[in-house]
Amino acid sequence: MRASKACYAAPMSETNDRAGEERYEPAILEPKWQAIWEERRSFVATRTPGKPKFYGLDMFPYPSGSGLHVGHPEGYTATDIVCRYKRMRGCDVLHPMGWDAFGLPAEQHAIQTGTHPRDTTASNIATFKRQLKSLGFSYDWTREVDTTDADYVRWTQWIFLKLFQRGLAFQSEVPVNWCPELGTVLANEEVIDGKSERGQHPVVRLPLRQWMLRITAYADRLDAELEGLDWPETKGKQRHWIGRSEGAEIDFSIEGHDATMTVFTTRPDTVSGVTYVVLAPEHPLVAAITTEGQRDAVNAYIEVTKSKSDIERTDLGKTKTGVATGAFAVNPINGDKVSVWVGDYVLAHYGTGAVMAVPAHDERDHAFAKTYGLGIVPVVRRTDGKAHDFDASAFTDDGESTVLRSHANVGEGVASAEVRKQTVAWLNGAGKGRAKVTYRLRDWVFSRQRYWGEPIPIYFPVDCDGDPRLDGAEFKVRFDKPIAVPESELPLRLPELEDYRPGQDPAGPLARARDWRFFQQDGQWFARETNTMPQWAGSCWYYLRYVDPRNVEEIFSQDAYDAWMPVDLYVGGSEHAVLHLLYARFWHKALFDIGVVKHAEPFVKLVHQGMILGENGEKMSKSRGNVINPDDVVKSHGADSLRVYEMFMGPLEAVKPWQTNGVEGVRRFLDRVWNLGVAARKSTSNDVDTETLRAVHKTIKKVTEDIDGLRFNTAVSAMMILVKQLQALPSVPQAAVEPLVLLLAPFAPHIAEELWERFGHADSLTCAPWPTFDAALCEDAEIEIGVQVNGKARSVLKLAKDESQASAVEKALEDAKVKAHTDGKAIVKIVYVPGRILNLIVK
RNA sequence: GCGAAGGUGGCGGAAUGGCAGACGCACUAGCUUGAGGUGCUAGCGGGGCGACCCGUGGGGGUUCAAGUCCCCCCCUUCGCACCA
Repeated sequence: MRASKACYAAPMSETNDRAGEERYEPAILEPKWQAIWEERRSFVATRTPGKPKFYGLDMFPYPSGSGLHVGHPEGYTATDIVCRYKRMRGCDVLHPMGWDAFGLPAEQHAIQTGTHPRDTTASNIATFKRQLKSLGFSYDWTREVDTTDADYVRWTQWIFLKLFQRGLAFQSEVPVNWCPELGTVLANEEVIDGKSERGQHPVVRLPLRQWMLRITAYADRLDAELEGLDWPETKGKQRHWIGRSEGAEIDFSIEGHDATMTVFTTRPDTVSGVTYVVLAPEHPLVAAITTEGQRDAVNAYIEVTKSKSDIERTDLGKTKTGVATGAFAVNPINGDKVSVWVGDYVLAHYGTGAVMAVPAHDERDHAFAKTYGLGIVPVVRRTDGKAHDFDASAFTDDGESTVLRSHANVGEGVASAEVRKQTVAWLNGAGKGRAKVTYRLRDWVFSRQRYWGEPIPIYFPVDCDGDPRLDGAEFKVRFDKPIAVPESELPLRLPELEDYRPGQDPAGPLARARDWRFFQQDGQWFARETNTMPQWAGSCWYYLRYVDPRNVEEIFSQDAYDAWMPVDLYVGGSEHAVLHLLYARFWHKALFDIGVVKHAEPFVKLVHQGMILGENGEKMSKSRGNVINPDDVVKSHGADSLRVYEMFMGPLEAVKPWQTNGVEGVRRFLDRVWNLGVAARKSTSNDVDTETLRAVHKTIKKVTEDIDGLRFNTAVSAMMILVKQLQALPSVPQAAVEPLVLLLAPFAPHIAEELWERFGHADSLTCAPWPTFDAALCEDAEIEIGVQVNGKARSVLKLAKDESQASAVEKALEDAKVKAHTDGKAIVKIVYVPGRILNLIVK
């Protein structure tokens, strides 16, 4: 009878450990193998000359207080499978893990409880680590990094200094959402109707001194060098975010002023259709050119604008507002005088903060012109000769020129692209314009008024009489004279604080650590920067530190870099598609420019795992009460079941709901594998019949190809099919089960190791050679092919792979079901694709 | 509005242009079991007693043959949203 039956039913009286011997008990064997791997240092990454390398990277987690959720192991299992597979294929593998441990929650917890963020972080890390280890991931834990660790912070600060020295880190006054009540700067999303999302406290837009990183200097390369990366749709998102846009800057002189306003446009072909121009409310020219008569109206408008958040200002649904300055500008292409307006639909931070308005060919200008009764002058017509109703809407597509009043002397009927070229050439010659590429990407605000982050390694001279640390001392920090902390003094550590609250001062909590902040040198007082770095800083380069994490001399050795970089596979959530992945690429390129790294791009292949939803199809969250805790799954069914289930749920990239019954199904599958192993050891014969051998080879082929393509769901399915087939054998040969165990090993490493050991192998299978398949055995000599009559499936025939058409048709016509549809009719056409289909067309 | 990915049984999902629904879950029946929320066997898209007919969001088209390719439309999810 069934092997499974024997194993459950028949007690082996001579074993005193019957359960352990005969039953699949993940709770026993999973910890056993985890201990063995650790003891044998199975996953410590080392390089052997001549062997290929593989760097499989997970996005390291923020160790939150709530521990791991089932979303984490999804991506982690995927990379672990590939890494284990690569080891079996003879690669040296680097598969590290660490902690993105700076961040707000630990600081908030500190404010509420007084617990030092370091303590909170340490205990959260301990929990995460225990949970990750219980899942049997093949991480090289000797390379663990923690972004809050002083040895790590040292190099984060070191990179900052490199950026500072190259002018890529600088200070700037930028308007931010400052909430005095909360004592911090808020992100735009955190501000609703001018009040803080949490607590409803008033928020003001106020210019604050901030550290900025000049990511815009890399805009072109960040855009261009996406080409060639094996990344998903993320490339498009980054391109959009960078927002490269080709156009021209055009100068409009202001009548009666010795000033010009420069606009950026992508449509220089429409300059002759300009009927007014608009400045952003923040534009410096506004005050200078506004006429007396309009001054009050303009000032009032600017005041209203200031109180609006970015989100309100950019709400597309609202009608566009603006007010005339009373001034006039001269259109350089035809000398027309057009009115100058102020309108908040013009963004101060994009282009030049000023636009030329062509209502005939731009929807926004059209809407504005309709509101204020401004002119609409068409200068582009459709190429198909059809008329366009310019009163109703703008015509924004390219077309061909109408008769233009243009000094550039562009003719009629010229294609828009050509008009652009000629216009820019003329403007250029006249010194009134130039071709220009603009990017939407803005420089990166890099400072936070927080405690739990990397201190920025900069200090400033202080003007003061006496000791600035004393209560009530008067002093002035010379922010205009930033000085880099010497590399030899890194890491610059955080001071101990009793109170982590931000306080009223935009300088942040570190400003209260006066003994830390101020120091004296040669009689001169200095003050340290009291802003800290944002959480992104540590994650910008952690993948580099993994190659040489304990190096105290350098950020990493060149040998270590050469051994492992670049990252071959990077898996993580798509929520990091733009920010983290763009920031990291930026740092990498900056490091590339100073010769620290040798590749222009760090991550060769990128994959985003899809979110796992709760059983009700909603996002998992405590408030929805649909959270699945991986610890519970490990306890009830084991880590292997969890791993295999998460891979079996569907394509890695897909969003998919959790089904507890599904885990049970996978558990049954592993039970069957176990039973096969037990049956194989009892089997008297080790002969594998041809049919079984074919099945084994087909499965090897399928699983191998599916792992290479990251199609883990269908790989699991293939193994299930093989198990079913092996189960049906009267006697299960070990020679057929062993390849299955090897195929299963990357997915369910614990059960695989246990069976492997029981099969008598002394060495762990972590480096056992991956099974190979014989292509000839993967193809059946006889294949069932569908037989259609007039395109409708009527029957199935077993034919030789290369059966001749004549023979195939002859056999088909003998088939009763086919006959029923062909009798008495003439065959007018035969479509025969050997091994695939036979289609008889009859009349 | 723009961009991307999708729409296949009761559910998760499979299908180089070639028998739609692999594999798993749930469900049904039978066997096993002292019992079972176990194990095994069989069935399981819809309609029809049946031969058959209809079925991959909707509508057209290409083809001997379409879930798959082309055109139009609808819907869902996720990004981005006045970027001149």
